[in-house]
Amino acid sequence: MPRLSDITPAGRTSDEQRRNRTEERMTTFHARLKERGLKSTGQRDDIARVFFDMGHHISAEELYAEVKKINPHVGYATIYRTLRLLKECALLYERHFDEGQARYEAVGERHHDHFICERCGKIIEFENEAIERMQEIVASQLKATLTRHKMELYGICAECLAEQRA
Amino acid sequence: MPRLSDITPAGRTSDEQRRNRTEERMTTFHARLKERGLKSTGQRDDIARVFFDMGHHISAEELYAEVKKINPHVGYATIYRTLRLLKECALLYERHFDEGQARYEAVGERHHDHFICERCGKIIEFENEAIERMQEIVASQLKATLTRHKMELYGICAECLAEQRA
DNA sequence: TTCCCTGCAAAAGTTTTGCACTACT
DNA sequence: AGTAGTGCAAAACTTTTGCAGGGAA
Repeated sequence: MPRLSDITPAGRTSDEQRRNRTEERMTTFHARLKERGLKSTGQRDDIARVFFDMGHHISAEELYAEVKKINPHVGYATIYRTLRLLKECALLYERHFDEGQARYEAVGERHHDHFICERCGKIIEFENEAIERMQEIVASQLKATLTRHKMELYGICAECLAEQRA
Repeated sequence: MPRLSDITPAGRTSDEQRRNRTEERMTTFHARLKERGLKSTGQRDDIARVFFDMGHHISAEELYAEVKKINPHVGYATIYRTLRLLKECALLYERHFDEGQARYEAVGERHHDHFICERCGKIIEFENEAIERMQEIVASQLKATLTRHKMELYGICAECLAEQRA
């Protein structure tokens, strides 16, 4: 039986699973657009599909570069406008780690928090149920409702530590 | 006996205590400058003193406005340069909540985390020992060393909830 | 007297917006 | 056809930097 404090490194999924999930999300995206009387367009689809497929912690700049490969005609403005749209459709989270630029992550991953290596910049995801529960308790003691939370650990990752000792 | 999950709202200190602490910090600041062969100047003192005295979660803009009242001659560049200097002297933390601009906080407060009200923008500080401990455990399971961490809860605060029900 | 520090203005980096044109529905 | 969406360029906003002059040690 896992102990309370056990962490679960967020698991890798197979390529096929990932593609399926991307398509699910695209369907949801189209539905949300329709609900709001907004249009599906080639650019929105390209951007959203690349975003859903690329993985987490993407910056606008990285997304732009990747979308350009598929559709070189797309402008930065459309990237940002589509990111905002996805946020309004509750399909992405915007995160600000300790850097200048925002990073984006698809909603509907299992909840996880982040460890950010200060040496190599790697972002490791982990889950810890006990912390999740504790956060709910804190919110209830503040008599506040909790809509979301964020926990980030900063430090030096195992690999960088090993390298340092070598 | 307090339960593990008990939170401690970060306490208020009296004006006198605050002023004393500001002066302590100014002394430390001067010492750190001297160590590094850097100079104390009127602007640095004005900025640092206002910063230490103002409280937490200050943006560069707010600090600039406040310093201007005392010393209207100070430029934005000096604000930023002094903030960077205070950071290098390990006297301030830079934080990025979910906004565009950075916010700054003096080092040496008791450690606390933040609840941010999504309605009124208020930032409530709290402490929770159990969460702190849990974070150490997570880090050790990742075989990583932890230098700092950040936990933020987002939601609607008690006051806003009350107002909403009224 | 020597450098460090400062203010100003310009630059840099990220994100948003105005506008004329395009293309969904 | 009508309206929302797009690309481009310019603007906005936050933060950094170059440079010439000023001030602490």
